[in-house]
Amino acid sequence: MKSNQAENNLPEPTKAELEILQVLWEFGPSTVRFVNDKLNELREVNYTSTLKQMQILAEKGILKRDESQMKHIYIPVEAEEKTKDQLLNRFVNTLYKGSASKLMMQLLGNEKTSKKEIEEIKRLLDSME
Amino acid sequence: MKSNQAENNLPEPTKAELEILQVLWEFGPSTVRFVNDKLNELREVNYTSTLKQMQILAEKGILKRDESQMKHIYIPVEAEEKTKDQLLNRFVNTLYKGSASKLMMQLLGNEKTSKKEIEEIKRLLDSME
DNA sequence: TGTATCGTACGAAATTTGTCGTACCTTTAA
DNA sequence: TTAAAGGTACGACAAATTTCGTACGATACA
Repeated sequence: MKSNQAENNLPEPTKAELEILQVLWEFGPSTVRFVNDKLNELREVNYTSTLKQMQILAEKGILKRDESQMKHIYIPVEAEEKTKDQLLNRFVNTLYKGSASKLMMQLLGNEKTSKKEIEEIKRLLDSME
Repeated sequence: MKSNQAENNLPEPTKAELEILQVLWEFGPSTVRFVNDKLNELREVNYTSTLKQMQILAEKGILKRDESQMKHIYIPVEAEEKTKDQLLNRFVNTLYKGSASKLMMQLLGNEKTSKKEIEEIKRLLDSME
């Protein structure tokens, strides 16, 4: 049985794990209680479920934690940018054989991408050089 | 227990399902045997595993099949573009709160995105209006 | 016509992912 | 000094996904 981590060393965050990461990215290092409360604004989750997920994330090395207090504080090991980069790479590789411009075309042809967004992108590119 | 298909009506293709779709997109309508051979160029999979997956895909309505011959021919129901669009939307929504331009920035800042790709993208945008 | 080959059907095991119950420790405050 | 509140640890269960074994029908051809 082969691993499917062809080009990445980091284990891939699962969907539930991503949810947690997003809270930490948005609000910074947090306790399980805080994260769980945030998640429960969207859907019902048991406190211990969130706890378990965060412990798993810590085991995997995706989060680290400060145990100096009883209320452990969890912190993403990698910066938001870096993790998203990896996910994006994986996505481009999987669906577009690694071609960023192909993805772009898809994005631009996508009706859900607004004119405003497209303008924004153009401005971005012009200001790059 | 809630479904997680917030904004999509189509069931989300899983990882193994995507592999199969990619073969069909690349080579057109195919038999299980053909798809399985292709998959085995990458990793070891049992014929009946692939068969089962493709049957499940057919059940879900992602593939349809021509049963007029003994060797059933499987065909994606939706065009490649459309399916990828949905996946892309989901991806942008999940990671970039729906902002295509944020995704772009990430893509452009990504070292794996070559200068050539960036040029390609610019040309694309210029020719758009 | 029988046997080897190649196909589908399908239940069930294996794996991965997600959820939760329960035990138990620490802090707080009456 | 004890009861309540709130924390972590962790095994077990549940659900979703993936893989496979076995049964059995079609076809080919010696």
